[in-house]
Amino acid sequence: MVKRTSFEGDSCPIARSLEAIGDWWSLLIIREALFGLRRFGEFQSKLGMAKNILAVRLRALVDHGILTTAPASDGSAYQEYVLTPKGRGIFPILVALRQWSEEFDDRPAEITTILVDRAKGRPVKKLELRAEDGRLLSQADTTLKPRPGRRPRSA
Amino acid sequence: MVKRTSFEGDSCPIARSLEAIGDWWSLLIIREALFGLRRFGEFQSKLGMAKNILAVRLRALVDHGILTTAPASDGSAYQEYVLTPKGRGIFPILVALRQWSEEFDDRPAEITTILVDRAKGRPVKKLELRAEDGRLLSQADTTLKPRPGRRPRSA
DNA sequence: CTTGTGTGGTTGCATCATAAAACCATGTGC
DNA sequence: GCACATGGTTTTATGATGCAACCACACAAG
Repeated sequence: MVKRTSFEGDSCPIARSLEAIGDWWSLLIIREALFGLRRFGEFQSKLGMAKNILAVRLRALVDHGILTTAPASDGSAYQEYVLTPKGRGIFPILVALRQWSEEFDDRPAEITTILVDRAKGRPVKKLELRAEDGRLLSQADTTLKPRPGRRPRSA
Repeated sequence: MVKRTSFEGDSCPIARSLEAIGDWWSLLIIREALFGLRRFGEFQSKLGMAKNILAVRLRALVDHGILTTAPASDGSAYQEYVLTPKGRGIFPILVALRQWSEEFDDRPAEITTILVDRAKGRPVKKLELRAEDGRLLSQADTTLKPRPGRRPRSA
């Protein structure tokens, strides 16, 4: 097979998430959906992408349980695409991508928006990874461990 | 052009980061690099990917300033690929992807590792997004604002 | 009811990216 | 110098992407 190497059976959770949202358009579709876009035409005109690709992506996102098709909402007989909880759970990934760009992009001047706390209108802080006891962790403070609860039995 | 739509000039920071690391393999290469892999052959055997693709990806990551080629390290005359600060800054993105899989994957039993705090060996907490004053923020508590400091002048 | 228009797609190609395998250029051990 | 490992490049086949054209349906006007 010459296929695009599926990570579906991979044990690495990063590979598993890439399987669902690891392509060029999916994250941008989800980004727009978090902004409130719901209709096929809205996505198509906002993102400027080919309609066939959009159709394929939307179907894939629905299959992965990230979007759901809702029958209507404003009377018109067309359907809409709305995020599931699983889809809304992608928000931190988008924030992480955004903050990485903000911090390391070569031409930061081209970034035209900032993510702010709605109540105060002030920029948000960087994502924080903490230990159970609240200590702030960097990559060097972490390790991977095998998951407990794996049954060593053969049957 | 029918090319793979570059997001290089896009003003959205998410699109800009996808431009650099938005493909199937790059994030997995970086994941292994964070684990300490450095050599071409190490990446190739660990990830099981075609060597030509790996060569293209490594070059692209070097071009984007995510990896650097270091002349040597253990005496052998071959070169190594090491993460730059920009590359190490991708860590939160990987954590976000991992936590999303852990929370929403359909077959969580297939995930075999957990990310733990090295000092205590206990699982880390979920990534937290906070306001300047420390309030924990969810997606609904945030908004995008136009970036200040944009010069409205024509010259 | 027929015509027109907008929405929401599908179908055909042309082109690009990806994958596997073969090949090659160097370095390294003996 | 010879065999072998390392680190790639080239070749070729196939899947993915992109654009444009086409189609189906809803809805509204004439």
